[in-house]
Amino acid sequence: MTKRLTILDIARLSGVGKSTVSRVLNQDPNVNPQTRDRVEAVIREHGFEPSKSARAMRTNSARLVGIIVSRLDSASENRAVRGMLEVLYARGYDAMLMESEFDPAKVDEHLALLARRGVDGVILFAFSSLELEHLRAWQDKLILMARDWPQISSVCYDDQGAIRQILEKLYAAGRRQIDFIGVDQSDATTGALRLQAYQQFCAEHQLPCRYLTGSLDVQSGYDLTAKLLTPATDAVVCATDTLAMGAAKYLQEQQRHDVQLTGVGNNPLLHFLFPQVLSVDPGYKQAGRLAAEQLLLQLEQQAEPCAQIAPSHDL
Amino acid sequence: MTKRLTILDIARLSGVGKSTVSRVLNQDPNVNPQTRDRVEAVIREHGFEPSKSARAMRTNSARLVGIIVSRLDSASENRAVRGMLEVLYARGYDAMLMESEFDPAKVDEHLALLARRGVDGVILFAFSSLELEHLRAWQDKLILMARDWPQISSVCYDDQGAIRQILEKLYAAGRRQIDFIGVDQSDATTGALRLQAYQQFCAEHQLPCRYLTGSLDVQSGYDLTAKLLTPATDAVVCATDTLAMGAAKYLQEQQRHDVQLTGVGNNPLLHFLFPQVLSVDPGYKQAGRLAAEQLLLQLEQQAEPCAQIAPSHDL
DNA sequence: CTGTTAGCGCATTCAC
DNA sequence: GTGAATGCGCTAACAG
Repeated sequence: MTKRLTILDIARLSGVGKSTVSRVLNQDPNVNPQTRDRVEAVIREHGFEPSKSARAMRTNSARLVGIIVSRLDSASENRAVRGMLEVLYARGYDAMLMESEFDPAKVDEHLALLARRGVDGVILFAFSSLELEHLRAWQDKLILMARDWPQISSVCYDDQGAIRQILEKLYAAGRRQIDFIGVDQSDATTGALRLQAYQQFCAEHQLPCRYLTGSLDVQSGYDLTAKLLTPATDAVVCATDTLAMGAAKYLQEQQRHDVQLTGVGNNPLLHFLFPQVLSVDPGYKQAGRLAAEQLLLQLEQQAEPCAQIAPSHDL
Repeated sequence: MTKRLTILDIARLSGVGKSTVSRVLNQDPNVNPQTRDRVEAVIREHGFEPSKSARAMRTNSARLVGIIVSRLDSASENRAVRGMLEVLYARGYDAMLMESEFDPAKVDEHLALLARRGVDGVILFAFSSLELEHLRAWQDKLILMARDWPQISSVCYDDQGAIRQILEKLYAAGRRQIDFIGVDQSDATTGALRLQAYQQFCAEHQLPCRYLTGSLDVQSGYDLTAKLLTPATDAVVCATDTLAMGAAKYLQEQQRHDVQLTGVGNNPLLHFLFPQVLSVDPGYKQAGRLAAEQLLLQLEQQAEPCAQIAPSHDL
């Protein structure tokens, strides 16, 4: 790797002007098939890769989008990210993946960095302590995951649908004392929405409504279940698979095989360890795809910003 | 966000030439403190962010390094990545995170993409089916994680040390029939090295040597344990925490509370679900830091390429 | 269909 | 200590 080749080198090597090489690179139809073949041959032969920096500078678009997840090892966000990458790559965009670790300050740092890199847009996974106010600057080039906010496009999972689907199954199976373990309502979607779906279902079906909320780690699932469970409980619905993992451990210790446990996420590990736990996928991957598509639409001015997308998942 | 400001705008706004602004940006000491202050004020006031693309093009260095992990949700690689980011960010580099999903073809795609982006270097987490031969092109700008290869710098975890440490504890606790669950030896480090450490310890201490290897998912841990376990077994050493998770499930089902199980990785989830399992951290995060440091050293020509680093972990 | 030209935003000479 | 000029590799007019 002595000195990277440039478009000019390729031009000389194939006996054409650099704009022709540029045209070949950009799939411009106005190129003689013969010359195109020749140029492409030279490009392959020398393994030439056009410089994105130069292109970015010229076109004022880096063909890059930032994705800020809360945690890289979150199973659910991971699925969404895979969906995003699928569509981004397909459309010729690259992604810069970053981790906020639920820290608003890190989000700001990352956004600044992404700005310097000249990203075309950003997809941000929301979390409760996130200050959404000063995201205004990004407005039409930002998609918020799992949280609605005025003026900003967002994609939410089908929180309510997932919970409802689970509850219907439990109800059909004859369960009548169904408790709920959730996360604090400061979390608008995973917290408030899923709890709300539970409460609503209970009201509709005249079921007793018993629940507790806390943080979203396994320990919390364990602790809350320990607090909430009664001898009469015949099902425990958890807002996430992580909580369900903790709850499962408690139920196992207590030998409460009579209690049907459920989660949200279709986490493979949960399924392996506790196969009896019922879990649904609220369409994480699909949500990721939608988010990326919406972002690209906005960037290409085909769509107004500020769509609030809440896909309903297919069973 | 109308039109991004440029260095020239800042120059005009603060009544200086653009080269002075550039000097301020690059901490050039040859700048009158007064002017510096003035320029910096204007920069802050307008939230100006210099364009990385332009800078990259001019300096022929994007201050960017690619990191290709096998899976984003791998707990161990995650820890290493955090270590890398720590040093990269501190030195003013950004990172582009990508996922190979154990697919050599994806690695090639990602490398091509990184080349176009003009990355300064790449850190690549190795896996068994990876074809290392054509990595030669990257040679001195590449660090390989968890695998040695001639001519290429690498950072390995302390595979043998971790296994040995575990075995010493078990031995000290009076365990004498210690079985081993590993991964195929096609995996040079997690596979071959860890098994080898086990075999060596057995030989040294005249212990029976019983082991099986397979893939590195939980199911494999479960299956292999089922095959390997005998009534006489009093400990099972697993090459990774993932395997240990599967093994733990089997032991639990069989009520084999007499068997001491161990893993490698210090995975928090494993510790929560099966607190009795003993696990050590082979220094993932530290390995990540070392990898990043070595890469930067090479990039800045301070060090020859091809260092083979194998840190020993501190208890 | 193709070559020539002119910048994109910045760092880096070289004058002053 | 500072400003003016040059070019990094590329795309997008504009001519031919």
